[in-house]
Amino acid sequence: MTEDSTTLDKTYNAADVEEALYARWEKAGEFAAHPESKAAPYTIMMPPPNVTGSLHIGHALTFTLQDTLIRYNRMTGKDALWQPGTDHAGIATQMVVERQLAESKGPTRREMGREAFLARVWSWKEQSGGVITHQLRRLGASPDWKRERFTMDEGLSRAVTKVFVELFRQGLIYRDKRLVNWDPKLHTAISDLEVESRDVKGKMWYFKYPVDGMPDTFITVGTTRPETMLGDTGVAVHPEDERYKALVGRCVILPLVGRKIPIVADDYADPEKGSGAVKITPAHDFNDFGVGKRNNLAMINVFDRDAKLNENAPQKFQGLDRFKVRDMVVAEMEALGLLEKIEANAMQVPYGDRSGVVIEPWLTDQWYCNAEVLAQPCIKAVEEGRTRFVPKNWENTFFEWMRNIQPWCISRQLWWGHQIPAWYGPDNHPFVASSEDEAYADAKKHYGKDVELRRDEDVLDTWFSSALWPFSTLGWPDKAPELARYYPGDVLVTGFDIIFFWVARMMMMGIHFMGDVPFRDVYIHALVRDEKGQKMSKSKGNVMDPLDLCNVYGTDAVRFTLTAMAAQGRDIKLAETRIAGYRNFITKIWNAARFSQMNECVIVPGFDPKGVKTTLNKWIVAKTVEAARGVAEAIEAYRFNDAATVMYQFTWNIFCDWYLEFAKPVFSSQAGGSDEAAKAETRAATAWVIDQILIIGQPMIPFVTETLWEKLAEAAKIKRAGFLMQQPWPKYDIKPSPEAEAEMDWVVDVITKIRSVRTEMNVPASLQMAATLKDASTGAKARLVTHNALICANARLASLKADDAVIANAAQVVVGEGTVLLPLEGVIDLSKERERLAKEIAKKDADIANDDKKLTNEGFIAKAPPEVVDEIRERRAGAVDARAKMNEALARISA
RNA sequence: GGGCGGUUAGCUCAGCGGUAGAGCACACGCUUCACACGCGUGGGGUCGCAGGUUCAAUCCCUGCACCGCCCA
Repeated sequence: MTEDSTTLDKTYNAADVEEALYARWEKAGEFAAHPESKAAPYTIMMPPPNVTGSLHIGHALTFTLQDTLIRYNRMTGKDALWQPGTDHAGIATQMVVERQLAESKGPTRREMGREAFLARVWSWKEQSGGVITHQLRRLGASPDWKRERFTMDEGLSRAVTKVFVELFRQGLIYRDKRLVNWDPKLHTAISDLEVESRDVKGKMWYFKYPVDGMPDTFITVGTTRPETMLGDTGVAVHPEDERYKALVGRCVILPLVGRKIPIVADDYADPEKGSGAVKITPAHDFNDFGVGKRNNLAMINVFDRDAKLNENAPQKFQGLDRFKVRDMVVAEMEALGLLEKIEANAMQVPYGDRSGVVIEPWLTDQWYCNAEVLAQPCIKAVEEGRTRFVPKNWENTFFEWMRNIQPWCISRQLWWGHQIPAWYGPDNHPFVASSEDEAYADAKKHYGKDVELRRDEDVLDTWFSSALWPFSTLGWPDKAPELARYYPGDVLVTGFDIIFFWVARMMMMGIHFMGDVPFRDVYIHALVRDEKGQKMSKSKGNVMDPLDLCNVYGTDAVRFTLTAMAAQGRDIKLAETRIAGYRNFITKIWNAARFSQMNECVIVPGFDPKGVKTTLNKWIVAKTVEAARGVAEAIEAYRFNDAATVMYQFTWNIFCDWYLEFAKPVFSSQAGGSDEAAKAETRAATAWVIDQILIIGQPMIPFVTETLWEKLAEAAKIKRAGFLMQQPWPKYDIKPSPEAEAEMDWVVDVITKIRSVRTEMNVPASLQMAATLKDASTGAKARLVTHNALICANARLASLKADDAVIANAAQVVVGEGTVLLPLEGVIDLSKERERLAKEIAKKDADIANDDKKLTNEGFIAKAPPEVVDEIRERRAGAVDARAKMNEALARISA
């Protein structure tokens, strides 16, 4: 189509360039950090996605923002390290592989045995582990891939062992028997954070327990979980409850079981609720556990790991599922006449966030981390501002959780993960050590002889290893130079949903082992929802695949949309129309470049924007400087939406809509004279501004900008010094130009007003008339001369000359310092023009009255800042002047 | 129950003490020599409700209503 192979096509085709361009960046080492350099470091630790996961829209948001920060800081001359990697994601990954085994009717993991199963998981990791990192590349993310880490890498695993051993020796990790959240499907303990409570319409059953030694006397207890009664070891009443005072100290006979259990007084019983008496099952309820401990009640565990009834329950229930037993217990109690009533009861039921089954509080031995101790210096660090949350309100959420933190259960009954470095002797005495040899040595010392040791089968919570991410990836515990250089990081970018899971724990481990916070800023971004504000989920069918969107609209459009919508403190409701809108913006940039190319706007080596002569060019240079500064300030303040807005408005609404339109008459002017100099300068300035747009846009929209950077140079036969992404962020030594701005504002105002009147008076677009400027001030006359071609071209006039003569059939446009008369013989309807002017005058009247209200208010004059008063006085004067001109204009056409 | 956030144009959202903004959508007009993924012009808002502070409130304070999220 094009005559010249270097001429740009009409539209930008993202799909044609993105992958190849990315590969070239990566191959050229553009993403690499340079620990040997003298530049100040800038570090972002990438939150490691699940190794077997795939990219969702939330990833697209978080990685776009991080990439924008990294690319921007790289351009400002910092030695930027964006540390990438993936997480082994213990439960999630193990579940996937187990599901595969089940689907292929293969052996279960227990049938396979630990070694074979782990080999299987590793091979799955090898096979699918590259998916997400490949997808990150499609998104344009620019981390230092050569430094990619995996949480189960040798080095990172060593870090895990060292941390575990040290914390154990410091007494901050310990083994304890207490209730855990047990997942009966996955057969593992999970932490509080992995439990989600769901609202459920349940029931409250009221059972009558016969009091021992008092025939026909019963005590009624309410329960939402009848099956747990088989493990009851007490009944609690409030110490002040008169109804039951006499019964405290006696026992009840537990129906169906026959066990004699005591009635105890405990504050936990709420006299206002139900009967005021509660059954106590210490082995299966977190509250009851506390009551049981306080009152020395027995702890009877009646469930097995599948949450089926075990040998501690009466024989007929053994081996049956908890929910089956629930029905049986209720039926039997009813048959015995011990079921008093059933009420509907709204309640919350705990579910495992991975398995989706009801979680069972279960009494087991687990490893715990004393989070309370580790949390204290983190709280202090945030209080003192050594780590800063952006937006700040998340600090409250952080404090709230950290100040009420519970022991962190860190052991998981899984195989995929870091196996706990603990070995047990014959008497179950634990030996925690860095290696098996060390454990054996310790054991020999302890027992005075060689003994057989058994390694703890369990692995650590996935978040235990990710908590070390900010330093384990840098080489810790070895003394790597990177540690000193890149720790602490500058900012951590993440969603609020993992403040507790991850942010808080990185702070605990970072402060404890590195002696300093792991990052200075924590930028918490929004969650991406669908356009109706609903969470995206596969079951709802409303997920948007970021890569599909990239394929349709181009990666830059997707990135720019997410950036533009990333306002602080608000969730993002993403509508596809927005992406299409920003795709159009990308095309607009493309076409601006195409226009400049067609008009032979070529970068002039040594072009100095400070030295431009024409008002037009002074103006656009000043505007460009302003835009670049605006983008930089916004990115540095994490106001990504502002950065996008500045970029968008400058490029489209200033550069394309006005400057390029103004440049057209300059480019098409006849050869010869001073015009030739102006033409050359405008060409050079246009090329320069486009370059600046590419530079400041690069962090947000790297593909189209880099592509244009190359293509423009190629067409102009210019050699660029390297990729756009390594260009220095511009530092202009250019002052604002208020005179040029005022002058161009006037030109814009004149054009806009003439266009407006033309449309309102239904003047055909093709009609070009010879207009005059009546009562023009000296300044206006000068401007008219300078910008005559621009005004005529853009307002579609044949000519515009200063002339005080009255024209009979004219539309009259009041502008600053004059009135434009548009002769419209045969086109204009004078009555309509009178109406129009009257309306404008009325508008001015209203404005002036509004200002007068203020200016006649003594309080306002006395108390408002003088500059505000002056501003309103000036505004009023301007309006009065304009109104006078309008009145004159109206008088001229009123017979 | 506790905490946090939201309520601004038809939709999605900025703004957060000095006469209300954007994108999309809508209406009208444009084959204006980069772009119809475009150009121009326009309509559309008592800034959730009620009080208070202030010369001045969409913006600050109090209360209420509704919506959402987190934690019990």
